[in-house]
Amino acid sequence: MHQTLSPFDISRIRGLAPAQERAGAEKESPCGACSVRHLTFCAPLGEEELNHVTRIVQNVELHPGDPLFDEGEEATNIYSVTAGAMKVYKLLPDGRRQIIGFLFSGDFLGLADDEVYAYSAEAIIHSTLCRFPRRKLEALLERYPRMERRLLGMASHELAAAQEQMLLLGRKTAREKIASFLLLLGQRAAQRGQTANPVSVPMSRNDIGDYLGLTTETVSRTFTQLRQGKLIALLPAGRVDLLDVEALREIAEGN
Amino acid sequence: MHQTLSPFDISRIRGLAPAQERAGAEKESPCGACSVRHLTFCAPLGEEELNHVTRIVQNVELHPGDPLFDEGEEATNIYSVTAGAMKVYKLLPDGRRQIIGFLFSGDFLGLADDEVYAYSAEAIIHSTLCRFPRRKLEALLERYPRMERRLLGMASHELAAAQEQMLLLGRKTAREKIASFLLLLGQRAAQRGQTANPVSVPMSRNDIGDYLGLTTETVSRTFTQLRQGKLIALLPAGRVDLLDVEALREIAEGN
DNA sequence: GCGACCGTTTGACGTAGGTCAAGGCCGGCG
DNA sequence: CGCCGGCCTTGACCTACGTCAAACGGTCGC
Repeated sequence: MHQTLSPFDISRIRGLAPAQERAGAEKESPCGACSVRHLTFCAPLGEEELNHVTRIVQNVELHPGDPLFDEGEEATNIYSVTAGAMKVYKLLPDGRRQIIGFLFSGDFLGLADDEVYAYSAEAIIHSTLCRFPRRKLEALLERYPRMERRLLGMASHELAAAQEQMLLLGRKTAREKIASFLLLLGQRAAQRGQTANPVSVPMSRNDIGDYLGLTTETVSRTFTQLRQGKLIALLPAGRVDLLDVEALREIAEGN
Repeated sequence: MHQTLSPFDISRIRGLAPAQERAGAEKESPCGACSVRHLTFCAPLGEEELNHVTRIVQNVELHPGDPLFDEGEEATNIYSVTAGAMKVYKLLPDGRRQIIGFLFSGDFLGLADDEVYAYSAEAIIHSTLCRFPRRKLEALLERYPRMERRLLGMASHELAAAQEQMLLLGRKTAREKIASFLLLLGQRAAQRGQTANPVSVPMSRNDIGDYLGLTTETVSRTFTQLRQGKLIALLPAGRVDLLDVEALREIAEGN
């Protein structure tokens, strides 16, 4: 089930690493403080409170294909991605897989309304995360209720994204799905301060398929179809040049 | 775009009304207090606080096909369904529709992370709702931060449901989708204290299709296929008897 | 530097579910 | 009371996408 390290992914890591290391270096701590600051963005804490929060976090480092946790496991931690890319997915007993989302630096995962994780999480490329023990986080929430507002905002945001994805999965064609996906990746990269146009696509065709409700082959075929239509260009190291963003947007919206 | 009152729906309203009127009568207020109590369930407020919250709510009454709000409209209110059934959906420009969810008494809608609603909402059957002006609710959250935990819990719960729905939309067959849907309706009815086995299905085949990423025809065909396999029986007034829940569960999980 | 492995691409073909069209059913209204 | 307009059902047919299979190409280990 676990993907082994692939040459293709390695090349992508090299391609991505500089920008992300730089992003990480701008924060003074290797891990905690930046995530904590992120978590409390909308509700700045005092210095003492910040230290209190920072103290409970730990670093996690994952290589491509490494699992972080599995669906059904006891949800003991919440994580924040500080660098790299993760995928979270659900499985059916016969192995069919639906990727629920891809996570990049700044994203959180592990928020469960139950006592167990509702999905599995795995690294796509070399990634570092920040671990918050759930128990301790809950105690902190009790103490600093403003953090709850921040979590609520993140959950609402994720919910809206999930609803948009439902529209995609239920009602869009393969072509529309791929166009939407590429634009989404670009948009999210821009939010992270990365380059949005030659967009970095670090995940495999298979992963893309499992995210969009398609097969590897259909994803591949649709990419070549868009390439032949001069809408995109496939660059080395898993980058995709969006040659005609406006046309892609038209396609993505179903026109 | 708005559905007009259909005879079929009328019959269902009559079927549903008694139970729901009773449920409403158990609370002392026609509207506010029960919703407020619901909202603060995990963080009980004192009498004075409760009154404070109750004061800001208003009743809304909708008939089948009545819109509550549209996607893109300024999100000025948050609602709680006190009786009836609503559908919330997103549209593509060409009219393709994805129903994001069905809401029953006790459910909330209108939580938007943006300033505008991310979806449209419409009544399926005669429904009553409780309106919370968003501005005032935000002021209350500032004052009673425990309510935020409740909202966070609801958002997390919805998120988990949305993720389950993504798995359904992306990876399940028509048969599996319908089986999952019927079981879900039953489960949700049970949570509301209604009968879970002859489950009430107040929405049209078309709505079910738009919820499951299918067409009316496929929904209909799949129902008859399940009926012929003695897994369900179609009762009058839009009720469905789940004759073999265990088999349905097997199908829903993809076995 | 060569072979093997994986992911990707491409092709030929199959099928689940969509489309189009025609009846059937039922409640409401004239 | 009988027509009318929804929705639902069923049938015949079509197609987008899945399946199966083969070839390709980059990377890494040897």
